Amino acid sequence: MATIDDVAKAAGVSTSTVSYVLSGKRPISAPTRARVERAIEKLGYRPHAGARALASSRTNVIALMAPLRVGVNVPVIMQFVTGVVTRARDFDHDVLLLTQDDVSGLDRVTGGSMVDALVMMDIEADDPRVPLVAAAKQPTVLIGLPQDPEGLSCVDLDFEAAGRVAVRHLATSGHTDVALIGSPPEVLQRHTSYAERLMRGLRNQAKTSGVTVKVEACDSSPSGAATAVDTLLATAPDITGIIVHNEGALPHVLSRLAERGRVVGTDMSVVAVCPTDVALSQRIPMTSIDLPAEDIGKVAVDMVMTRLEGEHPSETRLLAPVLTERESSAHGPAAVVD
Amino acid sequence: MATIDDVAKAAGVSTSTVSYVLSGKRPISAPTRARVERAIEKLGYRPHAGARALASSRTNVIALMAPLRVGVNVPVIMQFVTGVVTRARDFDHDVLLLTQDDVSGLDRVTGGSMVDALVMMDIEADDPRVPLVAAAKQPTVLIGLPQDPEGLSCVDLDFEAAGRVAVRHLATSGHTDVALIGSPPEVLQRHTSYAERLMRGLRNQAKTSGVTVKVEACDSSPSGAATAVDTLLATAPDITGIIVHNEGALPHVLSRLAERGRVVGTDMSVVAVCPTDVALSQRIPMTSIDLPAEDIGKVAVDMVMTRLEGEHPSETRLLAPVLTERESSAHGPAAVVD
DNA sequence: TAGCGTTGTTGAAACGCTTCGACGATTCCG
DNA sequence: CGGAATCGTCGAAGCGTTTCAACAACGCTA
Repeated sequence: MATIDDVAKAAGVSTSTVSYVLSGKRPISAPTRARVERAIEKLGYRPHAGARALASSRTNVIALMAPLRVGVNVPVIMQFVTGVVTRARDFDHDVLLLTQDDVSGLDRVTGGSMVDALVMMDIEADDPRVPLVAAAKQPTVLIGLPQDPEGLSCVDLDFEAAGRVAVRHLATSGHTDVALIGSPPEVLQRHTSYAERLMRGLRNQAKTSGVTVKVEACDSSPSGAATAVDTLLATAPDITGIIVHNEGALPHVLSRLAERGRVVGTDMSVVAVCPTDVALSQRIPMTSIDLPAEDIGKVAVDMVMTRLEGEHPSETRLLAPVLTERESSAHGPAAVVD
Repeated sequence: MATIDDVAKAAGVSTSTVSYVLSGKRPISAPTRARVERAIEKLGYRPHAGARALASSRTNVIALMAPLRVGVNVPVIMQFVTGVVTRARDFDHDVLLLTQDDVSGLDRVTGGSMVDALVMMDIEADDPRVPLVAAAKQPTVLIGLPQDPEGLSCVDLDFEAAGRVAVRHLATSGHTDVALIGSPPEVLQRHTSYAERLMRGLRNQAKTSGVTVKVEACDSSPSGAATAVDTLLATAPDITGIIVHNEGALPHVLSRLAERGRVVGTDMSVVAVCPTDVALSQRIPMTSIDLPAEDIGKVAVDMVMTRLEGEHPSETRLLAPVLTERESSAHGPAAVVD
């Protein structure tokens, strides 16, 4: 492999000049620049990442810690990852992928200066990783909201607002008894904050709008979904609106409702909280509050980069929920029909 | 951050001794080792990855190029990724994630010596990336089979054998007319080799077993699946066995069959080619040929590591298909019932 | 015309690690 | 008991960049 010295020699300039051509940190005259660039081209020169990292203390790599266990949210996770990776490339950075359970990896990549910054997904209310990365010298952005961010930046969908929007949508179209089919029990037990935030919004708005709301945890399996639907139908037969916040269970919930003779979009309104493409690939197009996973990933990277260049303070950004009406929701019993 | 020199000073030894303690490349006496380790511990020392890479020309990072576009195989891709990442950790390596379309990334990470080796997924028959990585100094393992591997190692499920196994299973249980519901048309147009290999096996075995086989491409959407099923039922009404090789379409195919009054597992046998967890999360447990995505990812890493340590020749490994009978397949019309 | 600020370029000192050759101290063998 | 092989440790030379201080050449201003 050609080195920067080879390039310098070929272009008839000093090593540092080549470096400055590459980095743009000092003015270089047009002819010199041209000679250097031609030499680079001719030799097929690529700066050695390790040498660069050593000299500049910058790796141009960010770490992304993602929950890779197979399970529930796979497509959603994928979208986060896609957002992070593509946006990172816009900033000329690459992404080192860490698995959620590789907690020691945090130490490894930060302590070993393998990365310039971190993005961590799927943050729990009391996440043990937060203090770890808070102590690192690299800036970190959390996707999700821990109880105590310890000075780290956070980004997420505003689930509390999403809960409110969902209930308000159902309430204003005449539903008086609604339910939430939510995350699997283990997610709730982990105190993943988004589930709790959604419920808070839900309940507050229910009070405000004067509707009842019943909450049912739900396993993502077909049988889990069936159980949840059956329980709901049995214990709260007056329900005419369901909010589903569980991508995995969504198709099975719809199947079960059909099996139980409920026509979604007619005598049962369903609002999903999920990515748009998931909402659209159900048996009927779902009214949904978009979970803009890819965007959130991109915003996370934007925030990381901001912190990387200058001493900006940490911030928390909650993206406003957007509800799109499609065919799965309709007027409820109390609707004023004109 | 503490450096190796700090550790050496604290332990009262030379720098190189510390290095040898860390790498184990030279014998170190027990007491010396102990002193060094204590110093490392006390100072919280972590070797600087860049410096290490520079001096040793080893990064302990491998690149993984994965198709991150949202779409069909998301869960499968995820399993590949999981397999690669976890197995890489077993070898003390981290994973740099590249997106499929970031072709220039190949040059960047190889030329810049950011990684020791590459793993590339979703290889097409005539993949433009293959010559690129074949020219790189880092070893590469392909997940999938290009027409010309150009000296690279490959690993994949033996789809040709899978085709044979699937047909043989149906044939021996008395089915005489079977069909394949396969990948989306765009996948076929890309000449993704697995689709073609599956079909080859299918057709050969059909000839051998004396059964007819009809092939239908299939979009992964609900409507795509419905169309495929309808076409099949219309143009080949005698079919009693279907092989589905399309994770995304599978649930919709089953739904449509149900809507069309076919009882899967009774008057229609269905064999899926997909990961086991997908087979199990359908409306009924599917007879399936496992697509062991995570295993394939692990094997890919094993092969990478083999090539990294010594001059082993390149190899191609095709994993033998395993068919597991569950509730979606049964005896066909020609079965000899005793 | 002396002095000054620009502009463009250079040389050399880091950056933190690995590894090779060397060397004193032991142990081994005949 | 002398020489050879082995063991454990060290010093120093890289690895390929970035970046800082310095400086030559130039046009300006006063």
